[in-house]
Amino acid sequence: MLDIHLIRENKKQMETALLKKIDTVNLDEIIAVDDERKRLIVETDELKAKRNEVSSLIPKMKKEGRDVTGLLEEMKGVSDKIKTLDIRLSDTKLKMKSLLEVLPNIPDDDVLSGGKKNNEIIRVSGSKPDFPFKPKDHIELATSLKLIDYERGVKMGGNGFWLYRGDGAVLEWALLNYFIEEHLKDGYEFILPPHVLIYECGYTAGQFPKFEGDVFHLEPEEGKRFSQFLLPTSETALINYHRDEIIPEDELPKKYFAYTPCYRREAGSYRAQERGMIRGHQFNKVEMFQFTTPETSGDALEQLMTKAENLVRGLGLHYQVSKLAAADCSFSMAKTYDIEVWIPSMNEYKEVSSSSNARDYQARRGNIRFRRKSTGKNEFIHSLNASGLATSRLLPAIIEQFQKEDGTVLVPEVLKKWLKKDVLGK
RNA sequence: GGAGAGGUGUCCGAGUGGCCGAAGGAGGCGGUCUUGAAAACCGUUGUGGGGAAACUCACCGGGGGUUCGAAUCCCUCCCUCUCCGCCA
Repeated sequence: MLDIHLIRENKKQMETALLKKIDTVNLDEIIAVDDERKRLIVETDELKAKRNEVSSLIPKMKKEGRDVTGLLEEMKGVSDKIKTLDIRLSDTKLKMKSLLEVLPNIPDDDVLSGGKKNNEIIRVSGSKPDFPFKPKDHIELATSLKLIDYERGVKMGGNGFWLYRGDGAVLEWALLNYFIEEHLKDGYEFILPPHVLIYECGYTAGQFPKFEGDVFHLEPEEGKRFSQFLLPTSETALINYHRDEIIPEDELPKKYFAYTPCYRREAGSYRAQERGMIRGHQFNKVEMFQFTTPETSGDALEQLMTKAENLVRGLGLHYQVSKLAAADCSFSMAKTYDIEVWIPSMNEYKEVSSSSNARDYQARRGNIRFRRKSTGKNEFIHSLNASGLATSRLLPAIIEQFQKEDGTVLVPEVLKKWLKKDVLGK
């Protein structure tokens, strides 16, 4: 959620910033509704002040034995007027909220405008493997090595699901263990959150109301008004850990990480070239998260990105890091770095990690604040999230990049302690 | 699923329809004392809206109602806890 005061005071700059991300902006409408809100406040406040004054007078007059019936009659009229105006005021506030909540976060100054094609590659690590044979794609490898069962996955979950089996399951779990171990080493607190969340969680994260269609909703329980949904990423859970809380300043930064599967409808986004495990309705991810003070969130983002990068490098994969252009950053985020691994069969780099700074955008939506020691005042915290990492895309990268001519795959050094073997397929 | 209890400020906790934005305590901040710290003592300290300001309005889980006037009474919804039942 953007700050209405900022919008009023820096309309031009805000519009320019938003246009880096979205095609059309109309802040005048919001400001006009806000004007109406202020006008109504003044009007009702005057009436309420009168009501309060007279109401405190009445018991005194009664004590003096004076007649108050005329006054009571008059006040009844005032009360009715207040009631009518209050309804209009709350309607106006609702309208404000509905206009504000669909505005995305404003990009940081150093974020370029436009979409994907304006993403800036800031670093490349390693190089594309040069196969002296015709490399296989991960679907063929994963199937022949009995790591993944696509057909049975679909038989159980329908289109867009797969299942891990044998060494495939062990490899997937080894990746998760590797990440968990690293995050624990860095002092992050491990969270295993609920996978089923309430509406408010999606709202705070910035997914709702705009992207409600992207998640799996559960049928509302009998008699319940609100349905729950399956989390599309553990970020949605973690941002809500401190929702409606006030954190003492000296407890910041709060550093968490979580493992959950991520459930996504991804309606209509299937493409022939994204077969296999590049895009599915369920994938595993370890997610890092930080709550920080406003002045430290910039550094925290670099920290998170570096952590994610170290994990990919630790696996020995060829990857690149990009700073995303404004329109490619997600709705709630001011700045995002992506780490993309090389998928030989697709001749493309695919995202395995996204590190983002939401600044105070999510904090406003979820009313998450900290108490600043020097002033004693409550301020919105900054929130950051970073995948560390998404495994469903790492596994294809690993088996494709590390495949041998005989169809076997070398196990990355850091995973050997869990896999207990050097080569898959032997 | 059945029965009961409860949701108040940064936290804990009191609150007869007007004297309640709200006792008391803890915590924070400032000070006295101390070589320093602790303890003790004194003072101070809610959030948000409107306004240049004076000031004013709202907020005691959410929404409605009764009333000239609601933290307090009524309705309704949500949530939490305890006990019983069922269950991995």
